Amino acid sequence: MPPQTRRASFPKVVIERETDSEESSSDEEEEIDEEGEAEDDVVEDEEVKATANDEEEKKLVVKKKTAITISLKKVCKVCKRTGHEAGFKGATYVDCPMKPCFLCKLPGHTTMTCPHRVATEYGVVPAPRRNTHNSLDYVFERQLRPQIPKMKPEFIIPDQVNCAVIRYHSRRVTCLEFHPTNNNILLSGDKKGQLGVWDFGKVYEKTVYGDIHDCILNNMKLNPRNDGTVYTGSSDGTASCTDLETGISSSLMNLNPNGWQGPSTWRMLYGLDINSEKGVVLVADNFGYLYTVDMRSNNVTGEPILIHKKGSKVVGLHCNPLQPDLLLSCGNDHFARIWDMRRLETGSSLHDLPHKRVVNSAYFSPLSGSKILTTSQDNRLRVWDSIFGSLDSPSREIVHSHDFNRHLTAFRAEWDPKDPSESLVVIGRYISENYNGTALHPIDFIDISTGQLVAEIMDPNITTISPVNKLHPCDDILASGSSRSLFIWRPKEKYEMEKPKDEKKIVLCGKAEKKSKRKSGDESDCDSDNDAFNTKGKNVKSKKPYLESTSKSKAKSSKKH
DNA sequence: AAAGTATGCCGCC
DNA sequence: TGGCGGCCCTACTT
Repeated sequence: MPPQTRRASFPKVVIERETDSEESSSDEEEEIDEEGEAEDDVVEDEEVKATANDEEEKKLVVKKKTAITISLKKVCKVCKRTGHEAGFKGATYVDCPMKPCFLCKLPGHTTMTCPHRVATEYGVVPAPRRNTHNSLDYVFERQLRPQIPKMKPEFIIPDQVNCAVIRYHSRRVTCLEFHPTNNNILLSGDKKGQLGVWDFGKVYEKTVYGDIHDCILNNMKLNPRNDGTVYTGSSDGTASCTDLETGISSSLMNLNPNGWQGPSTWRMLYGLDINSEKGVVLVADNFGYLYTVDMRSNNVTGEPILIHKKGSKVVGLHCNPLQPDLLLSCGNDHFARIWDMRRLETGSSLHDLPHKRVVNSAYFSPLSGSKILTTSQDNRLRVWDSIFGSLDSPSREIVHSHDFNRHLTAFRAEWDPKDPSESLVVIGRYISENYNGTALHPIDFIDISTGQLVAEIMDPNITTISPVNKLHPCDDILASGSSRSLFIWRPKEKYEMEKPKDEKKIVLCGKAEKKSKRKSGDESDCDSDNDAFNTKGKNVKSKKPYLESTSKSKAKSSKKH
């Protein structure tokens, strides 16, 4: 058998060329070269075939005959077909037409022409003026209705960035909480397990506690009995109670006392809420279990209870604000569940609310506790108008873009705790909009009684997605977490006078410094932050703080093509 | 400046 | 039913 060259033993290579190519001349030269080589391969292949006699060689030939096709035609990155291409055209994303609509998940159209994108209220039946009442509902109505104004007030939307900390955290923000009594304190958790305490009234007064948790801080809640402490739950499997002044924390529980034994046994804490009437902190893990911690002893009481599908993550817990016996949970088993705290047993849920995909969050309404709002990965917000009425199906499903692939904190629709009608909700949007030539991801305010988009807010400086949002309990303030940064939004008209005159309202950080059990935030601290930023050298100018002057250049530079 | 990667769920077999 | 490959608009860093 004659010695074979390396090339001859290589399968036939076919290079397809785009006939209507608009490539430059140099590109075409390259293509011609490659094609020439490909033709050589074909010739040598045939020579080998001619000399192939025995079985083995024939098999070899069959193998060699399997052509590898290298296509130089432009191909859609989603479906790999030619003739179209998914991706950004300027600042507008063009969907692959071969796939169902990325927004509503139905086939036949793309996001661009999706009726739900054109109008968020599309297909939503507004809340009836009167619900069909049962006797329980009447009791509720009689007790609460006098406190609820008849007229729906006009919504006040915080739509302008008032102050911010850029790159405050060293990893993406996972949760936000306003301090209930100290109006200017915002707490933030991140993927690294760090806890930020930011006084956005003084802007530079910010602390990061770095050694409370080892990884993702999934949820936190301030202690209503002692608002100087916060409870946190983490993927490191521990729950902690931390003093906000000192950063000193005490561990409530550790689900992995024997350390790392592999991913199948490592327990993580996700859902967390406080039931102050009962004096307990409730936490839930990634295996479907609920744990109860006594707030006085800081000890776990009773046995863990399986409340979602075994082995599935319980991502959210919420105690009813008015009825201490009612608990709402949601998880990766595609369910939200209502429980009676007095009868917490596996399978004893009062109601199971099904979803098509993972439920990112489930909340009772903040004032009456009688409505339920859920955010599911199937790109739908679901609303149940009354927990005393029928819960067989949601009162409304509102299509909204918050289904994401990976790498982002899960979107959660959050109630406006100040809205007496309990209908205003805020949630970040995943898909971008072409905003004056820049792809931006707005934060949406939605009236969940009608499905209407009340407002979409954005800032040309914020080109990243803002999945974490929280509305202030008493002021017209929105806090949003986007990647590693925090933003405070206020209503434009209300605060037009005090537009950020001084750049100090925007604090730039480098990588968030590790600070532990130490309160910082004095002048030296802010200096060090600026230093950290300045070490970035050339970036200083382009990322110079704020707002109008630098916004356009930065927005353009981040535009995708 | 292109390539790498952290990362979570879904669906397939 | 479990393990594994594979993802449609990320946000960085090297």
